[in-house]
Amino acid sequence: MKLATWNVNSLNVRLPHVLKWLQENPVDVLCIQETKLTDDKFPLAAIQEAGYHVVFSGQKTYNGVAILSKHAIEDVVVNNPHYEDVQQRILAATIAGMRIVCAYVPNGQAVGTDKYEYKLGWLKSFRDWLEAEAAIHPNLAVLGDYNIAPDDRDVHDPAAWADQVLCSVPERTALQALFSLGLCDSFRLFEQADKTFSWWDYRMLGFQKNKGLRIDHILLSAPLAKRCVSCVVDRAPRKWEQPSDHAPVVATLGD
DNA sequence: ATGGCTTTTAAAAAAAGA
Repeated sequence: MKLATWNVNSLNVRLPHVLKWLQENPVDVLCIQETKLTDDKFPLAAIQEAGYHVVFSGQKTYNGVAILSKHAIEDVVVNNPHYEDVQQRILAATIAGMRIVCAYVPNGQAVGTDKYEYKLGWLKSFRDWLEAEAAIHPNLAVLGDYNIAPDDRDVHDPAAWADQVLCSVPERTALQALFSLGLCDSFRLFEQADKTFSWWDYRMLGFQKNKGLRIDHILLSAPLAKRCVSCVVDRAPRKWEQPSDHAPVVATLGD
């Protein structure tokens, strides 16, 4: 069982990449963020032709999430029921005996801005909702773009990023609060190469110089973590022409 | 020190991302 997450930065532009990647990596579940498509524009037929069920929740220009699955998708929930949000950032569904949450955590723009406060408030409510989800669903996987680098190992230049958005203490504390629900960062269950990142700035040859951050994560509840045998970042699509600035992250679970 | 790119909206320039 393979679970993946990928911020595609416009599914309109990246659909060919998604289809190509799925052909090469036929994962069971792929959570997508930043579709930037209203639901009437969602490329449903192309994804179904690729052999995937799909649910999606989008909006114009910004945000938008989708869950693609080789298995039936049931009990779909759009957004955090305890947080009113016009921004489409969360989908939850039951797939193959697992509760799958696809999340696009707000970026936060810069420490001290309104968007940063929105991010922290959003994360607080997200935590409270996930606590309830975890109580109901022992097999819980929360995949997405968290827009938080868990610690300095996940940052190409920790000094430059210190206390900046994506790395600030309140954000990291909010992420730890998710871990404290019993959800573990599956990437850190395994030996990993130093300077493994999931996002690189388009500017300044960020990818070529590996100036990146690890901000896309797959969090697993204990029963799923026990089954997890690997978690890797697939850098390959970041090298394709006109790539997303994020790379997919893939967790593999045994039986 | 700054911005350096990409996408969207919408018709030139600006916001947003991270």
